[in-house]
Amino acid sequence: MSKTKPQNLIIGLPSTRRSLPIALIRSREKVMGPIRDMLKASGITEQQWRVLRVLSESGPQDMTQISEKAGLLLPSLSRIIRKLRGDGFVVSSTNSTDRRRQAVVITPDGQKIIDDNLPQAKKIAEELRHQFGSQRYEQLLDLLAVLEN
Amino acid sequence: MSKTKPQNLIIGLPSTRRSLPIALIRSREKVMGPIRDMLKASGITEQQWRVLRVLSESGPQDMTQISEKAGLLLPSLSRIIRKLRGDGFVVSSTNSTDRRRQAVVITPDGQKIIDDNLPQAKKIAEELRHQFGSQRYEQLLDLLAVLEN
DNA sequence: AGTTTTTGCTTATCATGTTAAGTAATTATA
DNA sequence: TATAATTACTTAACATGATAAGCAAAAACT
Repeated sequence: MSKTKPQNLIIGLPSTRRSLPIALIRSREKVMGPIRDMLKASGITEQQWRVLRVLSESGPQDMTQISEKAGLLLPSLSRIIRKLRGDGFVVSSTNSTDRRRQAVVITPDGQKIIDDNLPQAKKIAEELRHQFGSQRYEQLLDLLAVLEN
Repeated sequence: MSKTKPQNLIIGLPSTRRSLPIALIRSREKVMGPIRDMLKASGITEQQWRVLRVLSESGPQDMTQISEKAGLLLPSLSRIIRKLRGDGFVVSSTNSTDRRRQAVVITPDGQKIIDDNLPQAKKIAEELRHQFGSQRYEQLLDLLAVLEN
């Protein structure tokens, strides 16, 4: 009698309106929209932006490390790095002790993209955080962190 | 003095470890993994599964309605429906009063895929819910719902 | 009625997601 | 030390994501 919302447990699967996968997709769309708009001017995609940010933030990395931090699968990353290398935003050099590995480094041109967009990215992130509520924002991140394990 | 976790507010953008877009991607991956494994046997993708579920759940729909409920953009849906139609899992018929619209209907073959997989899908969903915690599960869905607006 | 605008889609193009297979370099094992 | 795993990727193939353009039908407007 203390039920405050429908549960959908007896009926079966949650309706698409209450589906976690779809909710995650929609949320991602909502969050990334403004960032994609911002990046359009620089001619890079959301994923390329994430890669550049990882490299700018954490310094030279090999492919596996980047893929983990940026949330990209290696085949996708492989293509993205090829593109970024072609555009002169990163350079790679094979590791001397393990020639399977390559250290990817951001170039000044790549860093310029970060520098040009970071202020606005900051503003967008803060805007979202404010609009959504700081408290809930942290709560959501915590819940998602739990889900990942 | 009551801070229990780092805030990242002064420094700037959240590190990739505390990034909402990446957290959403990772979570989706975690949630969809088992479902994708299940569907592999039927030879359909996660998105095709969502489309069939919408049609099975809510009956005949036109493209726009399906795209909203399944969280798919119209260009993607257009391809998916073409594929599902080719495989005999759905049929379309142009609306008589508005010939721009087409009503998409699930066929018995399509319904069979739903029937064959629904029990296991149910089990997977309940498993996740149990593992994650019913309370947190609902809380997460609520937060995501807020974020979507 | 004739024209413009809007709507409901489809097509095109490029980038990424996803799985499987391939490859060269390293490591472990017999 | 020769060989069998393992690792760190890359390539291939197909499906979807995302933006822009196209197109016919319907609605709005003059």
